[in-house]
Amino acid sequence: MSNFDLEQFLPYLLNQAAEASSLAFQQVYKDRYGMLRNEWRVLFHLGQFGPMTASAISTRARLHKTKISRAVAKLETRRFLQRRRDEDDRRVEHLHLTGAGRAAFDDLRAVADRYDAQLLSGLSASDARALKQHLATLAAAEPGLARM
Amino acid sequence: MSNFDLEQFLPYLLNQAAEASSLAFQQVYKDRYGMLRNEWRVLFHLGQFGPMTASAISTRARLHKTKISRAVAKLETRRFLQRRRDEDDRRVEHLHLTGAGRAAFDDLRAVADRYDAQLLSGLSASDARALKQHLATLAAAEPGLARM
DNA sequence: GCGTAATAGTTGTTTTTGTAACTAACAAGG
DNA sequence: CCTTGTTAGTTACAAAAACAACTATTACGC
Repeated sequence: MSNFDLEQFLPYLLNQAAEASSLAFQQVYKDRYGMLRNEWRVLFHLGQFGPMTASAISTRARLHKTKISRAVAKLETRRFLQRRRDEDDRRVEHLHLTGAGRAAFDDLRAVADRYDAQLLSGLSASDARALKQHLATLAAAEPGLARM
Repeated sequence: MSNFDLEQFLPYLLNQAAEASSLAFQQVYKDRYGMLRNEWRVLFHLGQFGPMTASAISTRARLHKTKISRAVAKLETRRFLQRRRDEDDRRVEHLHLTGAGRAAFDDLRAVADRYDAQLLSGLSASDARALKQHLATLAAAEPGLARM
């Protein structure tokens, strides 16, 4: 007999925590800017790392290129970003935020910053650091589960 | 100027960790039993908590009832569970695993158990406990973000 | 009882996602 | 140059999720 507990199973716990903690923030970017999850993510990548290509975002965010493509298209029609074709390699487009995009990013980043603090308010600074460190490790790991 | 970092934003980190850690396990229940996420969740609830109603699963798993309904329908056609109409309240149906359902659960539970151990192999027992405790707290919290 | 509301669960319709196939541009070997 | 392969990004179609409307049954107020 195993003492396995679904609600202590890490992937399950992570999903529950991720969903619960995403809800309130989602409300904000959806209500204020009509954005979806992938759009917000692209916006934040451009806001934080400056102009980059769709591929670069794809790699960094671990998002499939079709998701990026659609998110970029929507952000473009809403005038949050613009594309600039690379002159040397004409397959590539560099994406950069417009004024409106930057404004939305600044607004949402401030919300995210406060929200993050709120979520961690029950933890000591060192506990919070440790938690994020563990999560980053899990996020970075190539899963792979050896023949189970 | 804020020192906000997207990759340190808790909801983002949680999502990245959840997705990465779910991948390998998803491969198993998909490949072996053709199940989707909601189906293994329902299977695990019935396996772990015994017969229960769709509503009870909905509440406990925080899954919308339409997701439960469709997952149950699929698990039923694949003979992993059966329904039993409640005699006192004929709206209610009690769901219970069949032999095949129990077997699938036992198999997947064993995989999950080993996988969980593998995911946590880099942490001390007390760190692992603390991590799960924090995640459970986050998962349980009613988000709510006060006017940001 | 009778009308209204609430609960259990399903079904239909619209969005969003996933997967694969596609175009276009560059790179490398001969 | 020309074939073959690779990379950047889009588009088309199938699968799944979200959301709203629906049926059936029970509970409640009067």
